[in-house]
Amino acid sequence: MTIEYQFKEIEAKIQAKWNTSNSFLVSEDSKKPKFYALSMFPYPSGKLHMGHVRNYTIGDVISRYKRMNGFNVLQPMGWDSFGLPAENAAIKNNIAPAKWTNENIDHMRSQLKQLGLSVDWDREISTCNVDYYKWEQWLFIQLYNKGLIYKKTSMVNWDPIDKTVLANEQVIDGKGWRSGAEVERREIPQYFMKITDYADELLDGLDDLDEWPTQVKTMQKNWIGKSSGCEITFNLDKSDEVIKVFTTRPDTLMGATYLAIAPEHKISNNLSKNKKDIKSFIDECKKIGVSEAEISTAEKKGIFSGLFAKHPLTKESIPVWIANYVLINYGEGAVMAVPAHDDRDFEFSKRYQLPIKQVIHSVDYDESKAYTGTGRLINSDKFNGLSSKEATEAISEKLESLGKGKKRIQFRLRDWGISRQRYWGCPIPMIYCETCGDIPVNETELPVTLPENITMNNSSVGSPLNKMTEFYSCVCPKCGKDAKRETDTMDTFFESSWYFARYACFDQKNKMLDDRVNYWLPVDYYIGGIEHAILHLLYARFFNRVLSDIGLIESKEPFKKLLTQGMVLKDGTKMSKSQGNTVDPQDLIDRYGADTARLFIMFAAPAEQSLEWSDNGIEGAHRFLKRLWNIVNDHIKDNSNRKEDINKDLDKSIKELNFKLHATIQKVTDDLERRNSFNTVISSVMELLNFLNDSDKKRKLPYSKKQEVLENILLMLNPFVPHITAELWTYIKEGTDIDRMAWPILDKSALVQEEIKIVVQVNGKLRGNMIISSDQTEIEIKEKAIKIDTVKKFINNESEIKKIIYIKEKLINIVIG
RNA sequence: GCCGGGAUGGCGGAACUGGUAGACGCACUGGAUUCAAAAUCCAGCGCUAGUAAUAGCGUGCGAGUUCGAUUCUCGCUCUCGGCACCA
Repeated sequence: MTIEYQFKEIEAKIQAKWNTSNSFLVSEDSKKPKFYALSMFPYPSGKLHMGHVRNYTIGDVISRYKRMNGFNVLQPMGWDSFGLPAENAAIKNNIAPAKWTNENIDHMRSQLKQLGLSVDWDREISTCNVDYYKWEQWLFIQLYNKGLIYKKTSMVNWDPIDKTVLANEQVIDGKGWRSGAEVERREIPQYFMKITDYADELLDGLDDLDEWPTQVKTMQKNWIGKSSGCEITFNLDKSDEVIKVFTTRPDTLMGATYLAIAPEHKISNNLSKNKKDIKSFIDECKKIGVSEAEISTAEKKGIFSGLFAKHPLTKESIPVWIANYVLINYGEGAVMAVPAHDDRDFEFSKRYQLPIKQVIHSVDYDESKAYTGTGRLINSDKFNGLSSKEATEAISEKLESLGKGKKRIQFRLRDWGISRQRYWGCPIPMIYCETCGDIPVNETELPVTLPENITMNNSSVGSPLNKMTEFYSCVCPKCGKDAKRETDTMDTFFESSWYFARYACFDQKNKMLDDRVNYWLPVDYYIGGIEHAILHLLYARFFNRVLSDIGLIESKEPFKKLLTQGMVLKDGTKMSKSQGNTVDPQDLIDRYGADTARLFIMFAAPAEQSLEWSDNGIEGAHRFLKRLWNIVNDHIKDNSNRKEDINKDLDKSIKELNFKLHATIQKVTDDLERRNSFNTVISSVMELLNFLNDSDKKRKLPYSKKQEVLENILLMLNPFVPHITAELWTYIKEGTDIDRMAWPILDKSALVQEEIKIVVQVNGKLRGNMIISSDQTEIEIKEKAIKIDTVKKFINNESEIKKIIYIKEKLINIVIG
């Protein structure tokens, strides 16, 4: 054993050993319980960042811990390798996206291996590989034929100079990021997946996910946004046309003073053909991006349409406005505006001096703002006096009887648009024929391979597929005439929605999935960034259900337990390439080793909270490992002059050490099993090591006792710092392998204490403490407490004592006054 | 704007079920060792007053519930994540 902790040599040696002995390759094994630990796979952006280190270390700690507990653990790794950054890099560096991506993968793979992850690398997958994405094309065709995928038009950001569609991220302050041109909204035909067919299932399924964080379930629930309400039909004056609105508050109908329709509403569109001012208003609205954040933060603006609608109950004419705050995607793309009881309508009414009519009573009603709560109805004719709930019912029924309304459920969730006007993605397997329309590619013709040998540069933005006749010209599978292949590719969320299943059958050449998925799925423990709380996790849940419904997967939900790790922030914001505030973990690994990097990232903050990056503290983690190295080293040297002298004094300190050891095992196990609290695991083990060191200094401990505690410390640290613990293990326990050792076992008898220290408070303030024995009665303890000197001086007279509260084996609070 | 988090010493954080606020670590200060430095080891370290014992104050802000609140309730502020084409 070397005197110094030579992490470089140790880590290389241990990793080589894992590699040659195939330590982490797994297969289905009916004799052991299975455990599928999965970290969200990385996008190969170039090099590892701290978020990756955090994510994969958490996953590896769990995997190693579970392995020590006798599970057959699968921990796979792969690459989410289609996506926009490859195209950006291609344009910037004049390199093909495929080449750029694969080079990044090679580099990042070697970095991940340096971290010492217990990954089954045989199962590595990359989504830009045709062996992977051909199954998406196959699935696309199945779902298209089932009607779960369909085509409709929808809005995109259009850059009029570059003549290309922009991602929301590429729109900066309403302008194209490259051209600087004002971006326009444009409507184009695209493919959609009917996720709304699964809205109820996805909502109800959340109830069964009892190992998911509540906030993630709440976010998903709100995102799906199931609400019951009423669809109300307003007839237009002097026209046969109607405007339908959806409202969750039919009780406020009598306060509706105008209607507001979206700029994209059919009626807005028709009006714009003849009215210049309306056309220019709608054009103005198109300059607001397509994202909901932009729409809802934009100043509320509108224009009177010139139309009036008849209120279905009062028969009054109310004006119809075109307003930029009405979302075309929700409900009917039109709202009945009740300014007195809706914030947005209120703001709009104030701006355009539209009438505000209060119809819900509230004791502290304030005319300067909307009252959005419920209450008794006023100013509502025969509905006066009803509660909001009663009125909702009564008004809905009245409307139904008039044929002007019906109760219905509305979801906020929209169908998932999966078409992308981009090159670096999975080609959508559709063909457009002038005679036959949209026809899926014949399954026997799959895969539709994405040509990889292309060039992208500054002078040719936009998808190169549009210019490649060899790619898009084809014949119609139905009639055989010349036809054009779809050049759009799929949303990259498509790839990440089923990769967890493919790991189980990574080498299956003939099918998308086989029976092995039912051994491994569902994923037992899924770890990934909180930023994926909604989209990725919802799409994956949706996909799992779809795959289940077509008989490919048995389980309904893909992820049994979820841990959403916090972001690694730098300068207070998300580390990202585009912001240029990334920290390269390679420096850490080179200077301190993987174990130090792993230990520090797990120690620095609770896994679920954001971690503001700072270089300080790394030294501390490294120092701890050096200390561990030195203590074990000293212990081994001690072996030669060992002597086991046990006297009475020593007996007591052994008891204390035993207590500390088993209290630590108990806490650490609970932290890992129940609390997902890794930082406290490390601090507990640090405490134990400090305690061992201190008691050994006070009074030399017997060799065997020290050996026992050190072994347990190494075992508990092994999931976090697997290299140094494996190396130390070979010295402390020659001839055995820590990778085959079991997790320490708790001895409850070590936790029994005869004497307990409790604290004494007077009126909730700490005034003293005392030692009690476990067999003392409550009355004895209380009597003893009021006699403590430091306590007595806060009690003038015992008659002042109102009561004494005793919390078992914790504290006494003497209440005076 | 809407949805979901977060806020505790100089810094990262601990306090799990309402019960000793500041574990563990960083930084800093003093000491040992050293020719010297690094490394290592030992000690101290919330704020205010005090030589000290000790006392008072203290968990973003303002209220409330309670014998007792970092923890529960209500109202705010700031901040982070998401908002459907970044992944």
